[in-house]
Amino acid sequence: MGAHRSPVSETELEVLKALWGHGPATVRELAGVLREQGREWAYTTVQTLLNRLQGKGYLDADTSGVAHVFRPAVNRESFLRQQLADLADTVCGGTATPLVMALVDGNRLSREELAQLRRLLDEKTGGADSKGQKKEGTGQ
Amino acid sequence: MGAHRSPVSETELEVLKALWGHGPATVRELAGVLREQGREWAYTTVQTLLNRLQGKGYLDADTSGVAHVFRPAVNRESFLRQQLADLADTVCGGTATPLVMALVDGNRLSREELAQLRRLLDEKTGGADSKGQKKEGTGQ
DNA sequence: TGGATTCTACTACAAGATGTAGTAGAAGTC
DNA sequence: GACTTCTACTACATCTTGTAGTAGAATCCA
Repeated sequence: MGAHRSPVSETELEVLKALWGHGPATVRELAGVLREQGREWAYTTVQTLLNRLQGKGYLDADTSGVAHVFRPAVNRESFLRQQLADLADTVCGGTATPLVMALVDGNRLSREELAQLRRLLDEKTGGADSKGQKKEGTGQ
Repeated sequence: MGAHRSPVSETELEVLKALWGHGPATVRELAGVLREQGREWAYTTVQTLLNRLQGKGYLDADTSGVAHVFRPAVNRESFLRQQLADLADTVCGGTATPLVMALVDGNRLSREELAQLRRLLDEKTGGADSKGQKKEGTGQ
């Protein structure tokens, strides 16, 4: 578990986010998207960033055509989970509880979000506390 | 508001954790603690790490005596909150909900932890939904 | 078919972060 | 006054990051 990918730098994350938002894209397409967001990077800069991300395992590339098409190998949720697992590992020895507690207890959630969380919790625990249907998820 | 401190490197984090675990300590003391944990660092290495941590704002130092006594300026919880806020900012545009959802939905919590979370939630929302005496936390 | 365009693969390179100390000189100890 | 301890500085190789440039293969258009 925790086949940790290398960390993503800030610029790399921007590219990754652009890909999440736009879907699979070539270097040129993505450069365009980024340009619209105010990132006036040279074509080759975007290319480098994409290659690095791929090297780190965050992207897959379809190289069958001339222009390679890059696609996220992790979606935002897995990415988040990975980062959280990282945090849990490095700071809390692997336990996730402190993280949730910190989030909930830190007043980061609105009343509505708390309600939503409660609903999710209800689902998870199957109503109130019954049903041991907890599949031991070892998500990648 | 995220008065963001510089990032902590891996070795720095080890030192910080040692301090959390041991409490205020001088360079020599901490070097001892770390040595017991298998970190055979030179005295001055520990010193450098402590100074860097202090420079980054994670430590306070009592310099009144000859040997400075270092103490965490942030406890594990604040540190965690800061890291989580960071994650929320960089990945989710500042919202924390996705993080909680990822944690809860990612099956990272045991049944017991879920129960604990529910209790915390009950506290937060004051039973079920009443009692508006919860300071509408907009806290960072 | 040959020039223009586009792409990828490599290479570059300065600045800053990291890991890991060494040394000089002040202070305190016996 | 010789040792021991500490802090302040300095050092320095490696890696990471940001930001491209170039050469040469492929493709397209007239």
